Amino acid sequence: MTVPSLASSLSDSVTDAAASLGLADFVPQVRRSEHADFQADGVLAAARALRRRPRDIASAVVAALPAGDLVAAARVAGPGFVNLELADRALLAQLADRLGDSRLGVGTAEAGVTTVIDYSQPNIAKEMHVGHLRSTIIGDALVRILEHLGGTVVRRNHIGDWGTQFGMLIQYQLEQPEPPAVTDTATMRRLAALYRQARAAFDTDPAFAERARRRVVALQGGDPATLAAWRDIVAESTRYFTDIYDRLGVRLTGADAVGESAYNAALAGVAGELADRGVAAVSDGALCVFFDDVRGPDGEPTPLIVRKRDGGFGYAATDLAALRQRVADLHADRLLYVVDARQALHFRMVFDTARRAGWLPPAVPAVHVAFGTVLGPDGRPFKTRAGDTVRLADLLTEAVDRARDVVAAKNPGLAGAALHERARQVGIGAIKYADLATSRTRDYTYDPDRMLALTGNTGVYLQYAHTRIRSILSRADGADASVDPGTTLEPAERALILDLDGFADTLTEVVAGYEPHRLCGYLYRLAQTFTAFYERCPVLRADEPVRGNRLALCRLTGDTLRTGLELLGIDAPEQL
RNA sequence: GCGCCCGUAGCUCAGCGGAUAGAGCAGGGGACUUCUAAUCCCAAGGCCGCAGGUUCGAAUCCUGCCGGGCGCACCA
Repeated sequence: MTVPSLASSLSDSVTDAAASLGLADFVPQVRRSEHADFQADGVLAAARALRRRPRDIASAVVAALPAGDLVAAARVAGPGFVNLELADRALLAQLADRLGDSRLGVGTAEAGVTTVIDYSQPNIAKEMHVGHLRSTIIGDALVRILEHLGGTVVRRNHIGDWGTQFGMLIQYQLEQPEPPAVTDTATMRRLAALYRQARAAFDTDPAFAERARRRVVALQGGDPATLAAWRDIVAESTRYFTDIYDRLGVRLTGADAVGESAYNAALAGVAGELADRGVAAVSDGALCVFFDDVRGPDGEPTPLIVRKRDGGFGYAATDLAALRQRVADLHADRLLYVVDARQALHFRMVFDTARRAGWLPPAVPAVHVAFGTVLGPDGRPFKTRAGDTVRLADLLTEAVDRARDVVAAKNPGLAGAALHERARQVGIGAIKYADLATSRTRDYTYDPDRMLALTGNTGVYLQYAHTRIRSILSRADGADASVDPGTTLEPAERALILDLDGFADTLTEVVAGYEPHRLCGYLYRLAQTFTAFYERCPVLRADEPVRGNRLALCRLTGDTLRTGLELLGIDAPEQL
């Protein structure tokens, strides 16, 4: 059952007070304050319109606040701020309410909403790199959060499994057969090496380039032997991706992978409809969509090219076909694309084209959830085509290895499979948290030391806070964490309840901007607040009823941290 | 040339209309017979790129500069 946050209840109270005074234009903004539990802002803005003194209005609002158990004290401060102190009893009641709900009182705002989210998007026969990592991790977190809020989420892994590069790849493989590798990782390395060699041959050997081009025609024409070779390559790569996703603990499966090739049959129809509706027109032999404000360096309009001069289809056509299918067949109420920010113009053109074509109704938002480019140590973007990237598989291995060293040092009793599992949870958690914790639009420099750090504002800090709580609760030996609302709260306890109460509102903010880093910030703050409580307020040694209340605080904090971490895709083990 | 993103502590980043701008890391000083020190406390560290504007109030919104990154016709 949904538990309204204290902030929203206060907002209602202040709004009611303002309404009773006839201040209809006054929209209070209630937020946490360093001067009180909460402050209500907006009086100063309203004062001017009403031609009244701000402090007078604030005083009137304070006087008109509905009588109830919530507010213990309200006073005017500064030029016209309203400071609000809540009653301990109300805070404890809120704690009990959240604790009494299996979902911690979080509502289901996404119920009935279908989101189709496109993320990860690795390329067949290429190693995944840190850019794919970002898309995968951010996308996975958004999926989990939307689903937690009751939404229906359709995951789409738009794999790069089609295109002219497969001609050279297949041709090269046929000409230079190699024995199949034993493991998936080794297979992937073989394929990636094959890709680089094929590329080199294509660029330097005109005869090979010609054979490769003919192979593309054979592939597109459905030649059985060529198709079989293509399927083998796709299958090998897919096994590698699945292995990575399993190690990451990401909820992407083969069923979510709908590659570019899946839309081949629809491309001609897409082009035809665009032409029929006058959205696209032939220019210089290519079927193009033009935009008033998109021009190149020469001042000439830059089109979205749906069909190339040679009759082939580019990725614009594929994206349009996929979009149309997601709205028409999957009944998407919202489309998300977790893709590198460099694709911004492309998505703008695709969305605009789809709107014009009528495939994307006004009520269906399409959002490019852009993330910053991952830069190398030299400040340059990581190259994907040169093959000069950090292998994702190696990064994961290193993260787990480092975590294992730290875990083993701190917890010498751990060994074998248990140690490995703990190391995996910590190491993968470190990578995910590092990627999720900063705002996604910003570019960042790839730095394994920072990404894999295990001190400070990191995933392990949150995991550690969680284990301390679990330790207390297990030592409490099943004692009842029942809330006695009649006690007086310590400052550290009040701060903790106030932070805990912000969980649901934080999730709302995350969805509003598709910004998982806000959840990271919230959880880190919560863990810090808990640690302050932990330092100052003994739990097990306290007397009843304080002991029970503190156990309740521990329980709700632990549940909130665990839930929050899970929504980020990070495990919250019982012990480190 | 046009467009998008970004300039906040030495470094990496939060904060995106509210009161005195916050964390982490690095560096300095402290705290483990205690519910796990993967932690905590203290001190130090800032023309919030620059200049105008809007506002009672701007790191936050608008405009213009400066600096950096990225993108802009048949690769994805």
